[in-house]
Amino acid sequence: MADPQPTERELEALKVLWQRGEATVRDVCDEMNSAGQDLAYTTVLSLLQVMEQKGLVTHRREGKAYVYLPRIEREATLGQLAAGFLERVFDGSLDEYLVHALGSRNVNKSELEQLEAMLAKAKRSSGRKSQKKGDQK
Amino acid sequence: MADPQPTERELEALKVLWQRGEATVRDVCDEMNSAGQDLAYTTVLSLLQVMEQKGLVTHRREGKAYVYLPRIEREATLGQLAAGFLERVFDGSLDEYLVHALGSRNVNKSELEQLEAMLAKAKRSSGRKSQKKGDQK
DNA sequence: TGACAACTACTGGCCAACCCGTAGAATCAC
DNA sequence: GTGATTCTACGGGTTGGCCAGTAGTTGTCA
Repeated sequence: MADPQPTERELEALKVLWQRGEATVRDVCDEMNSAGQDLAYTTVLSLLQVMEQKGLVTHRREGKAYVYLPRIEREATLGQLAAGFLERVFDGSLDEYLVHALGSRNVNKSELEQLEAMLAKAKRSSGRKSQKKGDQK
Repeated sequence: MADPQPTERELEALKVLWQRGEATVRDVCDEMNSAGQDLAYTTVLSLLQVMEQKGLVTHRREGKAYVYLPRIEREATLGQLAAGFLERVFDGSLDEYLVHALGSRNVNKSELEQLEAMLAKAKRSSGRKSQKKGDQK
């Protein structure tokens, strides 16, 4: 019963919840629709109900309406999605992943510098970790 | 009629074709099954037929069997997949993309250095390009 | 209290992806 | 030719994701 990954639509709803902490169906619906979509209210409700069944969100009653909260963490979820994609598409090859990400659109210099800084940081922390143990969980 | 992206299964078949240049249904089937799956021959055949309808592959007759060839390029396809994923999941934020990719599994030092080299190269070429024009196709 | 507005529960439809079996055609071995 | 083998064509079934309407519930307000 490996925690089910959210589908694309579900991820959009989750983004709203992550950003606001919690939100009513109405909130989620409005936000998603203001982002270019046009979903019926009941559609979003259904979506959230399914998500609850999957364990992705919870809800609590407030007045007559439900307030939904995310039950999974943003960072962990995005990490798992990235890892899965990396594995499925690039067979786990990080450099292929990066080269196609870079090639996929124009990247400006400051962005590149930010990426470099990130790598440097990862390098330092990885160096520290692998000093005593070659592996990590 | 924006070129349809391959599904996950289709991508697996494409990987076989990209690697071998061309392959019979039997080849693709065997290769996919040796990679941990267990698909019936006719399943793979159906898959390839659907893919042909989508324009992802072509075939030519050879004896009584069909030999399938990829019709889309590996690099372009992977690039589009990466771009789509980047957009859908990370709203186009390259650094979020990278940080989650790095965090998704253990990365050793030499790998990091390779990534750095890649970034440096991208930086040089981007610098050259954006010197005259801020944009590119 | 009664009407109305907003909400939730339930159900069904649609479609793409996926999987495979059966029937028939082509080929090969003898 | 005849039988066995291997292939393709075709059709069907299943599942999950997505979308939304209808019915019923709850709260509000005059």
